[in-house]
This record gives sequence, structure tokens and C-alpha cells, in this order.
Amino acid sequence: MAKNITNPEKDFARWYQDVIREAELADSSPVRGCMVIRPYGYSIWENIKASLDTSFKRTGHKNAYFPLFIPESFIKREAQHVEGFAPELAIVTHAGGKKLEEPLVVRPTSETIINHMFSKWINSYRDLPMLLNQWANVVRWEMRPRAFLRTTEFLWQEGHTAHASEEEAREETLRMLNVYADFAENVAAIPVIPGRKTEREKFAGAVDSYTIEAMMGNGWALQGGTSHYLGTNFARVFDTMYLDSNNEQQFVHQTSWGVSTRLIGGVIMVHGDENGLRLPPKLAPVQVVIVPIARDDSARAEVLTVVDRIRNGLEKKCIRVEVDNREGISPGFKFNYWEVRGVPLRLEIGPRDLEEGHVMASQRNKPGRDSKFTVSLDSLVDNIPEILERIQNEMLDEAIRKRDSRTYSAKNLDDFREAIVNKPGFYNVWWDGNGEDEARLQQETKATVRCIPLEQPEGTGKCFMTGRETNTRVILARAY
RNA sequence: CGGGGCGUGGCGCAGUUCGGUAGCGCACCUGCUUUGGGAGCAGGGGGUCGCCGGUUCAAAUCCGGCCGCCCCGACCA
Repeated sequence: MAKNITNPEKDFARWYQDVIREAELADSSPVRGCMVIRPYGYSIWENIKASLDTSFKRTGHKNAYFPLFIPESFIKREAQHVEGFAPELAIVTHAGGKKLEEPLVVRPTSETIINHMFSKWINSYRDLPMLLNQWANVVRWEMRPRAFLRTTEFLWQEGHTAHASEEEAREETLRMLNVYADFAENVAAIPVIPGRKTEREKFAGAVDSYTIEAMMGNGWALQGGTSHYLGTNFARVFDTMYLDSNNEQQFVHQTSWGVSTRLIGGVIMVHGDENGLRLPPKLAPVQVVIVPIARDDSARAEVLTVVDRIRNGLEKKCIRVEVDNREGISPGFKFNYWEVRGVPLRLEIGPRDLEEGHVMASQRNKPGRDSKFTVSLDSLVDNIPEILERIQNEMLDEAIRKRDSRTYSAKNLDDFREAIVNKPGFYNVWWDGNGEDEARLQQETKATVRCIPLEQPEGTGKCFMTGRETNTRVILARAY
């Protein structure tokens, strides 16, 4: 198997770290919990960004930028908000060689500063809806950092919108949740369950929080994105008001929504295998790598001519292609090198192929011999787009199959307590519990209610914890 | 903050029990031979052994204190 990568079956946490190191996605920094994102990892983020940014603009949003520093008093205005974020704030007390009059919070999220500005910019119903997004870094002093999944500083986007009515704002909340779900499935090839958070799990300051939940390779859940309906909670404390057509002052109804570099962690843990990373073509920094093979200089020249032609053809089709023509490195080494990095498609081209008029191709998403196939040289360039498309689809299908095969049910708490240990995964159960039931569930099983799926079945059943009749089913799992 | 583990070239480790002046694998550099699944040989560079103090002729090793990292929990995008 792959050198230097722990088997994921044996130690999933270790495997995860090994993949990040070996694929050169990120490195640790001198400051605990902070992470250096290396070029290869960063270009995955660039692809995520490009795709989402297009969707945001298509849904009418504009990008802006708000400052990193927020007056401490802003955070304190909304009661739930301060309670939720206070423990994890980084606060600047000194600057310019002096103690500051008012400490500055390094933003953990930007609802407060944005409301401050919205209250200046919004006067009339004609200014609404206001639909903004920002790409930024935020800081949350979490207790236990993990690369990509929970770092002290992380990159994300945060959308912030203001609307005239609750109905409009709620519509926006779900619209953006759908944008995320669509991205996860069709770009990242990660199947997700869109749903609503329970009271206990919702965002500090929101009326309702929504989430997309994905299953990782070890059966744990990862919240891949969130979208909140904030109601008028922030508007009330920042006086974000507009004059309606009846000449009356009204509070705006708001939303906020975000996804972060955590998504990269999700991609690693959903698709990665014992040989390292596997990337869906739409996110891969390198979609096709070509490994030229030649025994001597004359063969090399001949092979490289053909390779250059193929490279040019693929580049014209906007396919991200790289030719690995490093000398003095064996083909076998190169194969492994690119496999660890998860490149979806590799083409091996040598004298033998030129003679036979085809190339050897290998798709990263399949193991061993199943990965290999030949493509005729004549049709190669034209065929690559659909091969990549096929790989993209196969990866989503595989992820759906894996998730479904680890989705179970449980009749009662005793059942569940054992099941979640022996068979980690999603547990779809009838639920009518309250916050206390959730706390107890977490304490006894380490699992939490991940979400109340938007899609609910017909009929009713008995809550697996309280025994009460209910029409609601929820997803339980251990989570990152 | 609780429980467990660990700090020795870039990475992974041995050496610590029983003090004697630092070694192995990978990676890196040079040369030659190699190139269809992690090439071979030869030569070479790189470490105040986490930090501070103590014991000793002598400390990676013994003693005291401190710091940091990783994993498992509570918290979280």
C-alpha cells in the first residue's frame, strides 16, 4: 500500500493527517490551531470559491468586504450571540504601543458589524432586499483544532441579506441552503442531507438554522454549510430599519449563510482512500496528469511531441492538465505521486502506445486493475471531457452508496447506545425530544441530533427516546 | 480544563533502564548507470538531543522545574 499513509480502517484520524501531509494540502503553523494552506490545498479552495461565487452572483448577491476588527461592544448587543461566541473570541487590547480605549474583537463572524453598516445604508423598502456576501477569514479560539475541520483561523464566505418580510427572508434562507446542497452534490460529489437544526444546535442569534449534513468515511457527520434565518434579532439591537410604503418604520428580516475551508476536510474524508486523496474532477487542481515514458532521448523526443499535442488540445478545452516530464524519476514513482494527490485521471504515454495508437489511462476513483483502460490516440482529446464527467458521477454514486449502506434506524435509546459504537453512521429515528433529551443523548452516546431533514416521510411513529407519538424523523450521528 | 501518549537533522524513529561526547530509514545534494507501478551503486551536506537550572571529570541519558505537540472528551463552520 501507500508508504507513509496509515490505513484508514485502522486509525481514521491518523490517516486523515497523513493524507494532508502527503498530498501537501496544509502544514501546521507556529501558532497552535492555525494552519498553513499549501498551494495544492489552496487551489482546491480556489475552485470551491469560483464555483460558489458564480452561484451567489447568479442568485443576485454582490461581494463586499467588512473589517477584521469589531468593537467589543457590538458583539455584546445580541444576548444569544454574545453567549454563544464569548468563550472563543480573540480580543485585541493593545495597539500602537498603547492600551485601547475599547478592546477590538477579531471577527468570529460579521453579523454585528454588517448590521451596523446596514442600519446606515438601508432607509426605504426600495433599498431592499440587500444581498451581500464576503470572502474573508475569521477567528474562533476553539479548544480542539483539527486541520481544515476546526482551525483557529479559517477562510470562508459569509452571506448577509436583509429583506422586507419574514416570508422573503425565509425563502432566501432555503434558497442558499439549496445552493450549498447543489454544490456539495454536483461539484464536490458529496451527498448531503439538508435539514433544520434543533434549538440546541442552532446558531447563536438565529431564529432558525439550516444545515447540510454529510457522512465521512468513518461514519461521523460533518456539517458542510449553514444557512440561518435571523428574524429581526440583530435588526432590533442595531436599529436596522426601513420605511415601508405606508410610511411606517419596520425592522428588516435577515439571513446569514456560510461555508468554509472545512469543506476541504469533507472532500478528504468522503473520497479519500488508503492510497491518499481522491478528488472529484470539478474540484481537482489538476484534472489530468500525463506521464511520458521513454527509454532514450530519441524516444523521449517522439513521445513529448505527441504529449505536447495532447496537452494543447486539452488546454483548449479548458481542462486543467499537467505533464510530469521530470527527468530521472521513474514512472512508478510518478504514478504514486499523483495518486496520493488525488488527480482524477492519469495518461501514460510511451513508445509502445505510439506504436499501437492508443494511450493507457487510469482513473483514480477505481482501485487496482479496474482503474486502467485504453483510449485511442485519435479520439483521446475529444473523449476526455466525458471521461471526467463519468468519474465525477461515479464518485457521487459511490459516496451515496456508502452513506446509504451506513444509514440505520434504532427503536430506542438502549438499542442506539450499542449500535452507534458497533456500527457508526447515520441513524434515522422518530423524534419528539426536547433540549434536555438531546443533552442526555449526547452525554450517554456522544451522538447528537444532526438535523431534522427537510424531507419528512408520511405517517407517525414513537419517539425513540420519549416514546411519544410523533410525525418527525431526525438524523442522529457522531459529529466533527 | 480532565485522561492517555510524545518531544533526538525536513519526516519517521533507535539510543535513556545501567552517564563516556549521537545513529538508522526516508527525503536532500553530486556523479555514473537507469525509466511501462515508489530504481541501483558510490560519494556528500545537515542535529547546541524542547527549554531552564542542578548533580558529575563527563548528561540525549540522572534529579528539579517549565514549555510545547498529538490523540481521546467537553465546545464548534
